[in-house]
Formats: sequence, C-alpha cells, structure tokens
Amino acid sequence: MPSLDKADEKTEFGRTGILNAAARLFRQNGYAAVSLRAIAQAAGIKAGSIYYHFASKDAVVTEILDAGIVSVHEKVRAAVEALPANAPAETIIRAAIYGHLRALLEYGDYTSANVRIFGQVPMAVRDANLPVRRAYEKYLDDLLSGLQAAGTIRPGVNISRLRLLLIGALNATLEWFDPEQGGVEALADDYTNIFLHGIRPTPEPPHEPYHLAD
Amino acid sequence: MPSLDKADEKTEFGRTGILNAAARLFRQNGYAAVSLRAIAQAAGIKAGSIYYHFASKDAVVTEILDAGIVSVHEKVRAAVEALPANAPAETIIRAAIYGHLRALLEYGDYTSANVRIFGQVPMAVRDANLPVRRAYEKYLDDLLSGLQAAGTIRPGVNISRLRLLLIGALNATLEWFDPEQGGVEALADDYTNIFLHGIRPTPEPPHEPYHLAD
DNA sequence: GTCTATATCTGGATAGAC
DNA sequence: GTCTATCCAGATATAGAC
Repeated sequence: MPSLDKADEKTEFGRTGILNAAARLFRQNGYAAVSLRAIAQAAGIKAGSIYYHFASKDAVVTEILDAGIVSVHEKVRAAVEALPANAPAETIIRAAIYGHLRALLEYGDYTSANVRIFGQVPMAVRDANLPVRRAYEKYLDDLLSGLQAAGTIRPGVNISRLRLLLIGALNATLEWFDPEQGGVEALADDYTNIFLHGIRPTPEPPHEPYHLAD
Repeated sequence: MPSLDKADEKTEFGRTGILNAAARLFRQNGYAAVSLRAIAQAAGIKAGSIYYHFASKDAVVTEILDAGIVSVHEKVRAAVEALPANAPAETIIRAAIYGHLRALLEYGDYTSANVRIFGQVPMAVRDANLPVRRAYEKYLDDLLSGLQAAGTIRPGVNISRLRLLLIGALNATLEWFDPEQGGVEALADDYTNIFLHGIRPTPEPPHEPYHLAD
C-alpha cells in the first residue's frame, strides 16, 4: 500500500477538484480570462475531461456562484446564532460583519469568485444565482429590521438601503485587502465602529457607557 | 446646406465617437464581452477602421479608464470648491459624496466603465491607470485629513481605511441603482447621514443642535 | 479615413479510443 | 473517467483598395 495518500490533502480530483480549481482561478482572474483549458490544467486533467462532469463552462460557474452565496450566508448565520440570546446590538452587528469578511477574505475562493465575476457572467447564469442571493439578502434584512424594531437602529434608517451600503462596502475590501497589513478582525472592528457611530465626534466615546452627570 | 447637422448631437464620429461608444458598451457589458466589432457598429463604422485611430483594443480601454477617473476627480473637486470657505464639515462631506455619485450615476459612461471593468483588464492596462487613481485617492485623503485635523472627524478614524470604505460603498451603487426608485440626491443624503452619524440611536437627533437642558 | 478581405489565434464544445 | 484529435465560432489585428 502507498505510504502517501494525498487524495484529500491538497489537490482534489474529479468534480470537486475541477470546482476548487475553477473557483480559485475565477477569483484571481475574472470570468472571461479563465479558459476551460486553464481550469483543466490547474485540476491536473485535460480540457475535454471536464465535459464528463459538467455540461458546459456555464454549468461550472453556476455551481460556483451558488456555493459562494450559500457559504457566506451560512457563516454569517452561524456567527450570529452562536451569540447569547441577550447579546447587545453592537455585538450582533459586529458578528455579522466579521462573519461576512471572514467568508470573503479567509476561506473564500467561492465567495470571492462570486463577488468578483457575478457582473461578468452571461445573464442566464446570473438569473440562476438570484434565488440564493435573495435568500441571503432577506436574512440580513430580517436581522437588521429586528434590531430596528428593538430600537437599536435609528428609525430613520432605510433597511434595504443600509444592507446595500453594508454589503457594497464589505465586498469592496476584496479589491485591496492585504493580510500583511492588519488582520480581518481589526478590519471588522474598524468598519463596525464607523457603521455604528459614524465618523463625527460624539458627545461620549462610542465604546463607553454614557455618563449622565459628574 | 443640409438642414440637419447632428455632428455633435447624438452620435459623434472619429476618435470621440469610438471612445463614447466603447465606454457605453464597457459600462453595460464588461470588458471581455465587448468586441471591436461591437464597438465599431455602435460608432457607425467597421471594425478595421478603429485601427486608424487606435493601436489596439488596449489603447482604447486605457484612454477610457483614465478619462473616467479624471472626470470623477474633477467633479468632486468642483463640488467641494464651490462651497463657501466656512462651510461646515457635514456640508463638505455631503458635497463630495453627491459629486462622486453624480459622476457615476448621471453623466458617467467613462467613470462607470472604469469601476466596472478595471478588475477585468490586462495587468498592463491596470498599471497605466494607477497614476490618475492615486491622484484622486490622495485628493480625498487630504480632504478627509484636513477635516480630521480640524476636529470634525473623530481622531480614532483611520483616514485611508475610511476612504476605501467610502469609495467601495459609493461605487457599489452602480450595481443596483435605479433612477426610477428615488434620485441620486436622496441617495447621497441617506449615505451621508449614515457615514456621519452611524446607525445607532444618538442622544440627540443628528440633524438638530444639541439641547443642553429643558 | 473608411472600406473589404483575410491571416492568425484562442476558446468552447464534440467524438471516439482506451 | 480521462485521453487525443478535431470542429467551429468569434476575436484581434493586418494589408491594401478606394
């Protein structure tokens, strides 16, 4: 028997290997720039072999797009649900932001590929990805609406617009984030602080309880 | 003499016509999806004729990318400089945000094309666009640093990170903004309000002066 | 300054051997 | 399940007529 079996170590074979290789390449190079020949080479097979597992390039990319959204949705939900039931609003929002950023910047070939190439794929592929996107958007809207109903988000804030702002800002970190210059956790803290308290000086520091009188 | 001369009315010819047509198509469809044949057809000429004006597709896209950044930079600068010298920080920040959004969402084929396709073009084209990008980034950093030095942005806020958050959120509006559902000005107001004051309830409403006592 | 025609290349996709 | 070989469409770019 062989002493080295790296079947599930680094390079995976078959369907999964193709998907992993494709997700990484799409994340790095965009949609049109990645050929099936390049995907096959990265997966250690030949281009024609891909068609045993997938009907077309669109079929590959469709599966990657869906997996990317499902992944970030699950990670954010898990991070929020891991909190104690009486967690304050700041903690909940921070957990959601941190979870989304980790899904994007740490584990993340599928989620990053989705953000990067969604706007580049054929319309039919985009449409196929819409249901899982809508589900994630609804999850966030429900979460934020609950906080607003509880009085921890200002009544004047339009929730779906806040969600678009938030997701837009978080996804954009993909273009410039460099783990060498400060980790994901510090980034999540910075962003959370700005979203919660804004950039204007406040009468009291945002991280301390209010002093009513001296 | 002809009674209808629409030379500068709708379709322009020559270099400018090619650039305008290409910018609009790149904005709508991305980089790789737009062929020189499609650009030529939109400009009312044949594909081969493009090579009289430009050396390559990359030369066309390089010029469009630069024009897009220069355009938004100039519009934001003009909006800020049009303010009275003693304008409050809120007004300055709102003017910059509104100027950036208008450059993107109203006039905007060149600026929108830049945001949309920068991540899709060959690395050499991206590098060529970096100087004008850096200049716009420096302008914003100087503007924000000045406000921070004046005490109107909290000292704890990292300026370059704030700029990245801001630009990321603003540019992302390109993916979903629909003029039918509320104008650019209302959008700018919503975003400005969140950036300035955050989403948490404040002891006093953000748009009113502080009440010291009843 | 624009046209037609074409050279050259690359990509997605298929067929059939093994 | 993977290979080789190939078809075909579409892209950039060039050459030379007008």
